[in-house]
Amino acid sequence: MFRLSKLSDYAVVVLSELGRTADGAVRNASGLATATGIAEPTVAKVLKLLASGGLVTSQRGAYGGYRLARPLSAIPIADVIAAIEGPIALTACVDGHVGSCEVECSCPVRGRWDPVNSAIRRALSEITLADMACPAWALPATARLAEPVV
Amino acid sequence: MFRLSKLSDYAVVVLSELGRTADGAVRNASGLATATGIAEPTVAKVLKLLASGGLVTSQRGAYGGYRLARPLSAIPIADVIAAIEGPIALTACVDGHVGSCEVECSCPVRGRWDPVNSAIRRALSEITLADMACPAWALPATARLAEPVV
DNA sequence: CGCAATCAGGACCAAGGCCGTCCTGATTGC
DNA sequence: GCAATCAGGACGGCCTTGGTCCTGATTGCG
Repeated sequence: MFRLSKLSDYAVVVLSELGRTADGAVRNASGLATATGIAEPTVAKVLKLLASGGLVTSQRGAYGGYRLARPLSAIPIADVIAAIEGPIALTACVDGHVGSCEVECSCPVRGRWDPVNSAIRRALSEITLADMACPAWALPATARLAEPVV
Repeated sequence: MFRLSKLSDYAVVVLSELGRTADGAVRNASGLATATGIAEPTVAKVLKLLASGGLVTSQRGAYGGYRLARPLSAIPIADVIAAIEGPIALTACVDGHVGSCEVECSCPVRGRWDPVNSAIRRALSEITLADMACPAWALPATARLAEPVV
């Protein structure tokens, strides 16, 4: 099924919400949680991962919070996935664990996933968060919460 | 980590091995298992999935077996993944389960993963199993088993 | 200077999916 | 009729993931 982590999905939501913030202002975790409808501890976890990945910058202390390190149009989706899930690679054979593959000797595809990996990386690098934006986000968050877009 | 299923990895190995078979001949599951070094029940499972996906054709009964439905150069890696893991889609929101996302109403990215999904599908459709082939496979399987290519 | 708010980092547990195996039945050649 | 082989599904163990919580560090305010 090629499933993407749920955390990455949340990360896109949170980053998009952060993109709706005025320049220079910061948003704290609980505010972002209520704005997005995601549980607060989860939002906090996502924000920490994004901060350590350099996608957002944090301001500690009272009245602290987070802000985007770059505009949404400068954040390829590949960076988000890499920040949440680690390096983008399709198979377990390439993650540096030599010897972790028990059929290593006879595995004829050893290292042959590289072109596939790079193709995926390239595809994910060409799409930015701005490309995933939606015009409806110009509305205040409360309006979106009140009227489901089903 | 964007992890691909191990079964898909095995599928590529098995299909590549099948590609080394003379035209018209069939290979049974146990022979493919010894040639690839993968456990036989697992190979059988992979072959069944590939057969139902139309990538290999099966011959039942005594002296039966499997053969490729198309040459390796006509099998994009996307087909292999689709046969093993189902439709290629990154997020859980797009698999037709409306209502499965508990924050559906306020999820601003709803359906916005589509461009990402199609980009990945396109990337995976442009790489065939022949592109993942390795010259060393021209050697007999026993030679590869005897001399690890580490 | 003390306090409250906020982020940083990790530990922890439950749930679900995946992997590998096995069993039974259907089909085919000898 | 028998043996070989594929078809399809059931099942249990292991690992990853998701979500929560706790403790400590940092910063602004009164």
